[in-house]
Amino acid sequence: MTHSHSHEHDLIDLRAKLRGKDRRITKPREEILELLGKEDHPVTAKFIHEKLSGACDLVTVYRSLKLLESMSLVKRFNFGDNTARFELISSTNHGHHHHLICKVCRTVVEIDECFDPSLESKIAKKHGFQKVTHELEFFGICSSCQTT
Amino acid sequence: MTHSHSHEHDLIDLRAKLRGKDRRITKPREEILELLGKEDHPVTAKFIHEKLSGACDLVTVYRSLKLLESMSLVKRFNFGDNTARFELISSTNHGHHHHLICKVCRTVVEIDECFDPSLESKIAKKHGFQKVTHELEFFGICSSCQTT
DNA sequence: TTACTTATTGAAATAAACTTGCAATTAAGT
DNA sequence: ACTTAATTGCAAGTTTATTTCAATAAGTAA
Repeated sequence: MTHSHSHEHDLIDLRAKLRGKDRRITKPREEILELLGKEDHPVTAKFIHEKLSGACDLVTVYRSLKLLESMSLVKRFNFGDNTARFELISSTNHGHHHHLICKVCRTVVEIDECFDPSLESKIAKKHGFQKVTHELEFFGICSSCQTT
Repeated sequence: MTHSHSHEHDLIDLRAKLRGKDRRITKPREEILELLGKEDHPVTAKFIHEKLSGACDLVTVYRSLKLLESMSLVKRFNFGDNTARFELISSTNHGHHHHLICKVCRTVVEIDECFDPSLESKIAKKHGFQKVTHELEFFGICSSCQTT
């Protein structure tokens, strides 16, 4: 499946989810979604704004991302540097996944592996919590940054 | 083991680690460490500053926490709200652990369980990374906040 | 104790990420 | 095309955290 294909699907998804909700399909929202469809890793609002080079205001990027997140079209990640990063939740990507980040050069690797879900349900049950999810990121030193 | 006991140990640890490093044992550093020894969950710099009620400047809290973190006396956590939280790495607590946070009331539960370390080494090997660690936090709805 | 050296602090300024208020704009229904 | 209200842009404001620099105080040596 190509990027343009999945991107098209996401736009359809956007339109479908906006319809009949007193929400509007706007150029910034489409452009941000399109840009995210081309990125392989989570990106910051600032990065999106720069890539869109003035197509819309940075404030609109923040607002759009918040909306897209609330519509489950985009997922927010936190790599511990006080800057939110956003990734598209595409058709091929159910949203839940993790990352391996180089502590030196900040290179990001997408990780599909996860621990056994029984750990989560065990913890939920033990403490009487419902709807338990988790955020998990790995940090290390990539091969290029290892001072041999 | 009581809090005052472990707190005492941490102060000894602080003194030991500072000695002979061109670093000084100061009142703010001791007070922050002492306060952290009494807390059961990670707290923000702002919280520490308020609890210390003007004993030192907020800037000093930030600086001290950074120092204590670099000395492995304190661990920084990120609960996804763009605010760093700090917890003491005490004698009974090797530092690596996780939290279960209520998405509604922000109650925090300390979690000792973790997934099998083989997952981490597997990921490290697969992508050629070294010194791989992870940050893992659980989020859910606590029993008090569940609208039955 | 006193003097000396320099790490540390406080206060103000700065930086960076993000949010809010409001008038102007524009999407979408009629 | 007209109308209505969601959305945008711009400016201003928040929040979290860092930097600069003169004043202070910790550690050391006389």
